Amino acid sequence: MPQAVSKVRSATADEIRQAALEQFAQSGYEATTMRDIAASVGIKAASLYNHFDSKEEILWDLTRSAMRDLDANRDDALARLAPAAVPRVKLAAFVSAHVDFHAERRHQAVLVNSQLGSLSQAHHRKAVALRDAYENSLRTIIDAGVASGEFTVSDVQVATLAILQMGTGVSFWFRPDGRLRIDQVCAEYVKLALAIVRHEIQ
Amino acid sequence: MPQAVSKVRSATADEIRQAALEQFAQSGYEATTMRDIAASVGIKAASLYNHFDSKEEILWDLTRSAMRDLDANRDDALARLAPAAVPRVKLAAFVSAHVDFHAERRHQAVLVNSQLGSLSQAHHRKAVALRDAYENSLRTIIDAGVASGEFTVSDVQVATLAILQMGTGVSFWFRPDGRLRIDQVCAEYVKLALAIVRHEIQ
DNA sequence: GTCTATATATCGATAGAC
DNA sequence: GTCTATCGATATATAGAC
Repeated sequence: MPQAVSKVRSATADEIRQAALEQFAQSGYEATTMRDIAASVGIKAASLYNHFDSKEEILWDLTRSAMRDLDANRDDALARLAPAAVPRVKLAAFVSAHVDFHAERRHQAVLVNSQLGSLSQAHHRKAVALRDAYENSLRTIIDAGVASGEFTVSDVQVATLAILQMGTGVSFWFRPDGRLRIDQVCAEYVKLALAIVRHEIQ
Repeated sequence: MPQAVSKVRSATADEIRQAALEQFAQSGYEATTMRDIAASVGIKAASLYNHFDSKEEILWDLTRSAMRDLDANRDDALARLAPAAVPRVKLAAFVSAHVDFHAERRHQAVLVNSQLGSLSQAHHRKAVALRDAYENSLRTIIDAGVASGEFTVSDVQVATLAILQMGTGVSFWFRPDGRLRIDQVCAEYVKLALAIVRHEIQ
């Protein structure tokens, strides 16, 4: 196995990523300073530039990783299904994975859902393309359910966005010590998604 | 009628509000400078301080107004109903008003949904209280529908947040020149909300 | 109520010693 | 790879002339 090509695979770089992720998600990119990030890691701001070329590069590194993780999370969930799984099963797996990610990895989720506007123009375009592809993968499932007569949806695009956005919202209120466990939250949202596509339950 | 008490009711102050609202919503509070706002109005940054004491005061003014408008928008919609309207009718009116606001006044909506964290601690607390009250007013409607047997909801809190958040999301994608008119979007979301509370349609 | 000028602070980023 | 020192730009906000 070839060694990682970049300096950014050091242990310190990972500490920087973790600190930056938490603060970007909590306070926002613009309100977070390089000095803030450095202090969390226990170094000075100038030392950050031994690991990343700029503040924006840290944001892009985190954003790209988060979106790749989100894709991988969905792919894993769908890959566990039988190849011929019906749309109802695929939709349930997608929504459960989506909600689980937004509850379990809320810093990454919040970053992707509120800090894309701070990226450079070039990076912003790439991020939006990834987001559109993710949205499309859900729409494809709903389309299949409509085509098979399993789902009844008056507007596929609105249903797609509604299901995604209600799940995305979980990252803003879920707390591990709250009333509902993650698996209960996922199960609730699966029910709501199936209701939205008018899948007759039971 | 007594005259408005504050200097902040001048025409220039209103221009400042409009410019700040657009830029805070589009670029974020931290990324927007007083020079940016002033330039939009056609004055210098120092002149802004003849109308507002600080940048944060502008944000709070806009936030408070937006949340009051959101409340008034809901109150107007509910007041138009018969006093004895059933929960289904109240829910439909709430969701329609909620979505209409988030489509029609997207700058205000985006501000309330993404810039509260930039408020001072005292103002942030007040904003969160207003947001909680708004959320509660929807939960009360759903509770009534569950109590009357009209709705079937396995978790009222999750259903409340899901309905609010999918409607809130409209402010991020709706465009006046898009495929769907506002009234069509509202009608779609009313259907989705009724499906979520398992109200049997037709 | 607007302006110019400026105070004061802090930002991202760099230079160079160790 | 870390540090101290600092650069140059820019932030919010104020002072005072007009």
